[in-house]
Amino acid sequence: MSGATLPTPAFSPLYQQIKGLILQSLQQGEWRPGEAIPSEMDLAARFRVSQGTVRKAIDELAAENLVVRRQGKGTFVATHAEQHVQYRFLKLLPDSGDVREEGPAQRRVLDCRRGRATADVARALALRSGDPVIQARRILAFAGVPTILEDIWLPGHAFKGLTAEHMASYQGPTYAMFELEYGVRMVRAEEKLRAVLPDADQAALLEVTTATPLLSVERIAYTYNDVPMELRRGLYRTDTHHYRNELS
Amino acid sequence: MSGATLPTPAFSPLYQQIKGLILQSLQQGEWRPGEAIPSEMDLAARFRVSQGTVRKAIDELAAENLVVRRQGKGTFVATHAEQHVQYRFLKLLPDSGDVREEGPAQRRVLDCRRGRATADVARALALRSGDPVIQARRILAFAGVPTILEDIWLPGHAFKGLTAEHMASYQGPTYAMFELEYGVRMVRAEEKLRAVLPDADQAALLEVTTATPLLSVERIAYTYNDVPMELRRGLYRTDTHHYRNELS
DNA sequence: GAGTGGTCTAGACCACGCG
DNA sequence: GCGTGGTCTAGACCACTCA
Repeated sequence: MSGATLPTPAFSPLYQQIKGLILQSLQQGEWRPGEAIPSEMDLAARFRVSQGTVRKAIDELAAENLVVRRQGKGTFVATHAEQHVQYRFLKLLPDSGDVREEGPAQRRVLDCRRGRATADVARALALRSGDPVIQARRILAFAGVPTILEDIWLPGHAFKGLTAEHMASYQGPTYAMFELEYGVRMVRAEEKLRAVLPDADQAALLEVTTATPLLSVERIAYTYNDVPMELRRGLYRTDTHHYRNELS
Repeated sequence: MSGATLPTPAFSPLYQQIKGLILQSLQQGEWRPGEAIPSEMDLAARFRVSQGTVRKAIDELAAENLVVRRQGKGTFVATHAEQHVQYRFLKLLPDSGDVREEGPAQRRVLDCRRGRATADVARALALRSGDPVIQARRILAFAGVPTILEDIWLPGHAFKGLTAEHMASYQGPTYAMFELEYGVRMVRAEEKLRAVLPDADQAALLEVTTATPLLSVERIAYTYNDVPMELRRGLYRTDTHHYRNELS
């Protein structure tokens, strides 16, 4: 517009700005997870734009799984609880393909303690070495067979007071508890996969030998604005399960 | 439309029907990979609908990576060749994260022969046991280090005359060659990952011991209409590389 | 039947690429 | 300057949900 000589005029479409405003409201908790956000018409009036512009903004939020549209009912803040798909971020499936067969996972929390971030944990969580973190270790079993061993690191400042009892008692996805108890909503994640051999401890916990290859899954989960809020190192047994991925 | 008493009236929005028609043209090769498809206005005129309806149809095709939009230039049929991202389906990255550092993969084709589908290969490719297939084996090396060992199965009827020389001589992604030489466009894929130990042959080819855990990646690649056209079993070394995945 | 998201249209204008 | 895709609007109508 101004004819400035800047290399990037930073043109931003209206709907992107609206999307930003809605995102801000989501982030500030104006609407709780699972609740409906205002109708498209209401939002259009609030932001003084047409319904179509709001629609396009919400379309993108829905594509990013931040929000869920339900025709005839409204648009709802996405939640890890009571979502059709339990364990949204877990891609390990039984080889049979039928998740119902094996039923829900049995969880056993082995440990949950306060500590200080090591260099690599600090890097993953965008903290400084020595910052307080909470570390937990647990096992997930399917049909009685221990299948996943997970070590979890959380920034201490955001999860004050988290205890093993907390993690053990809550039914449903851990990420749902994070939403309810700490107001932390995991929005996306990145995983790095490797094939590894377990050490003696890990092997014992998963009831395999130290010669059994396991799938190592390092996950960093992010909340809004790409802020990392969890580091999770998982060891998956892949003798009866596999990690499934879709490419397009 | 007909007011039938079917349980599913099969209501289909106009833009979905338009999408189907465009898909059909893509499939029949009316526009070649890399070429531009007609402008939105042209397509709107051709199908007697508004530009907005065509736009929504193309939006979905673009979201599925079947087509690429370029503002000011047009909409182009997606191709595995000369795409910004080489190896669209390969998620293995060097731990450094910098793909340029290691340069392009060195490829060595070990084998390429005609054969008959075993039961499991037939199931994956929706063939019958004993149907003709082409089987190939090759190694990809990065910076001189053999890193990926792949066995590839292709339905014989669609890839007549494919030879080892073919596979070795072509520069660039194999999927690009499939497009150019056989008119087969891989559109999406599913992968199953496991941690395994190699047998003696595999270990020797990858220059590791039989005690080295490897990432097993079984991929089924599909062309249009979810028709499977390739089964690929890969063994990935994950000592210097990792499989990267994004979740949302 | 009222309210919500979903579709479809027509038209105006903007940003981009290229000759 | 023209043609392309990209944005924005306003309005009509459809499909779904629920009281």
